[in-house]
Amino acid sequence: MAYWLFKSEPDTWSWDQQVAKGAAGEEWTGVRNYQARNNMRAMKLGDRGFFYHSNIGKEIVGIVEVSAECHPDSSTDDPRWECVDIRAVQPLPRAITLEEAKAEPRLAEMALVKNTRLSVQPVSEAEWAVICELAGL
DNA sequence: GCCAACGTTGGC
DNA sequence: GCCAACGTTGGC
Repeated sequence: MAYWLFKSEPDTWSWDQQVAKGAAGEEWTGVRNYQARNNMRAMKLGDRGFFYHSNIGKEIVGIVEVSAECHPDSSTDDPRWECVDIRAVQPLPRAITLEEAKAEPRLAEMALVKNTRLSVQPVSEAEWAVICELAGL
């Protein structure tokens, strides 16, 4: 299983809205960046991801899982853009802020820290474990 | 609200 | 195919 990180501005789509969708999950629409799209293409059903609030909060707030593999993005007619569906699994007992991630040497190579603008990122197994540990899971 | 980083577009 | 101009993202 692979691990990922999904960024969203809570003004646009928040963790609470994601949770409200329940087990049905929701399309992760609106990605217009090839790197991010390619990451979604690589996702498999059941892969896990962190849900990150950008701009407001700037923290990892929960865990999601891929509930449908990559398919055309229904928010556009442009065939270049595809997306997966994700559903909320559980909130983190303690949110991990960007500040904390930056201060943690074991996360120095994380895309969240090094490539701030990428909206859908891969997370290594080691990074996943460190964040779970910090979050109290 | 500013601006740095970075991706995309389009002229040549 | 290069690169300048431009637009967008996201931290601060």
